[in-house]
Amino acid sequence: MRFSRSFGRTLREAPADAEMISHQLLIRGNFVRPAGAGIYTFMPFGYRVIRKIWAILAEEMDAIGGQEMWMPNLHPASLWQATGRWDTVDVLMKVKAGGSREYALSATHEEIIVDLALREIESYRDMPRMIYHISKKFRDEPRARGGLMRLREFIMKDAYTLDTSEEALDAYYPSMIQAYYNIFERCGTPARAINADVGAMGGKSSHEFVVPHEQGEDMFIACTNCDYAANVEAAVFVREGEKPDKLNELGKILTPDCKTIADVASFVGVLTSQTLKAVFYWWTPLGEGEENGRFIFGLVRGDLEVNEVKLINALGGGALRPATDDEIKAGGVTPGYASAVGLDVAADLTEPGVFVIADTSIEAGGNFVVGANEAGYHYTGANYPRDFTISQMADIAQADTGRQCAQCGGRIEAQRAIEAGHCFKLGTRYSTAVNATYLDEKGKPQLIFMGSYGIGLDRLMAIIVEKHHDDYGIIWPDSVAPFQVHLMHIGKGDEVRQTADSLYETLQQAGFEVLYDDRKASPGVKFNDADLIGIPWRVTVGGRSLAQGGVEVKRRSQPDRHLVPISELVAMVSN
RNA sequence: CGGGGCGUAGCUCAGUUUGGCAGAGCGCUCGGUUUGGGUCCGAGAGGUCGUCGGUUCGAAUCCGGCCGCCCCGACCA
Repeated sequence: MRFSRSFGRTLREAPADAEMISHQLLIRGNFVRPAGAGIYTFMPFGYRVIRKIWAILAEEMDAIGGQEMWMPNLHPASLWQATGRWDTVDVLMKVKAGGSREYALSATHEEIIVDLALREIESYRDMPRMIYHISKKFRDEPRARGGLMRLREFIMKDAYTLDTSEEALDAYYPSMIQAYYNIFERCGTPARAINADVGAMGGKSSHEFVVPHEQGEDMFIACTNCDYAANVEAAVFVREGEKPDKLNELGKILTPDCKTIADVASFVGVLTSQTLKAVFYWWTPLGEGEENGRFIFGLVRGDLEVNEVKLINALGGGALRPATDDEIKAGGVTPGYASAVGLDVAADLTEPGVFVIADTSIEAGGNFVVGANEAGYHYTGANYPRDFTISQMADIAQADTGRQCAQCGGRIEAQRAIEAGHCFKLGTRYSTAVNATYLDEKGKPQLIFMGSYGIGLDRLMAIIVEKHHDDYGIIWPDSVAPFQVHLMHIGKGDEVRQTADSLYETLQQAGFEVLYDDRKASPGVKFNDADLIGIPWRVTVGGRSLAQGGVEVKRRSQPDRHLVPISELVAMVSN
């Protein structure tokens, strides 16, 4: 590629609204251009990187038996209605055509896959199968952000497995996990697999691949001692603390202006872990309107926080929002001075009364200070179950730095990260919906077991830049670089020009992808562009080096420059 | 969807407080100069000031609606 003919230009300054380094550098380097919020064009340089990542993904998927295919992005509404996701996936973009016809834009491809499985899979002999494709996804993200980090239209590699049983799915799963490790390793962004919440995908379990990053959207927990790691929404931990040997009597004390746990603890003179915290939500079951929801009373030890995703999972799904003051009071609860003591507690979700869901931490300690459900008063010496009842006990507290690891007893630590990939064991969630079955050895119909495995290519490209850059620009890993060699000539003279022209041919004939900066520009402009674009090898032809018998070769990732005889150039950059 | 910020030349931004000829730097074009780290000099092209409406003799500037973009939160397969 001759630079003088490349489409688009590099920018000296990044657009002011580009905040993340990857966003700034990818725009400045002419890799991408925005078309709208969360919508980007991949310019020629950027598309080359995408194709490199594409090749790595395809190789690793093929290596574990994957078959690449290509699925549509326009999905008939009936397919999404069949799985029940037409109305429940709120980021689904829908389009109308021809009057009454409706389509979903491909937010993901489970619907297409399970429909294909229904048609193509008839016998246990037709499985296992692993198929994948790399194509566009469209999601109506309420908030696109971070350049290529969160997009409304993006490129995803998604693979799907079809198996005869859960055992077969389990048996194959580790090879997919290993392929993912290989992929991220090869892209220069080693990622870590962590246990994750299954979210709207449904299914049994999932692993997220995360790359630690301070601006990441994900929070995960990792043990400082062992290999335990999980998304905060799935992380378990030990509630340290014991029930006291001697239970104090329940006593009521005056606690004016003590509406927060910190206020109460300092007023009474106890640690926050000797209090109980109440939080209130309005919960709407899956597929119901808000009017069919109910008031939920969440209870955790005072030094902990409720994790809303854990809480929703404990309730069996649905949606949660903070309760209004009126809803709280309607439950017989006094905001700021709330506790389960004296409440009319519901036995289960079908019964009237206040549904109190408590974290297991309320049993890791005792003689708690709790609200008296009366403004200005708290109880001391409150103990479960002596002084109050609950509706349900569950793990609803958020894991955080300093807590104890459930696996080894060490200390855990919270870290921010970017989600780079996700593997789901879907099980029969989708095959059940459309009755996708096969005949087993005995001729009996059985449901197909599915898995789905995704990696966002654009996001991965951005993560690579986040991890591989310096003050001057991008430093592409060799594996995904748009070109291997950035050739340029600087200075005057026919010899310089002719030497560079012939090296351009030589290098290409030797099999290298070469970006040849043949522009009539000052050396500073060319060097700065080379640093910005970040191609691994830079080859400079100039009068100075030619006089010394060679050309200058520099690795983008290293500071030193080498004078290399032209005859040795190909060998040099082959390493 | 809640909170905050922004919208003026391709890019970065000034001008808006206090209404009065549309500006700078970079980039682009032309001429010259320079030639190993964003050279220097000169001459140019380029803008319905996001959009619609209102106030006014007069609006980029004041008021209102809408649209778009960014950040935080909610959400997130």
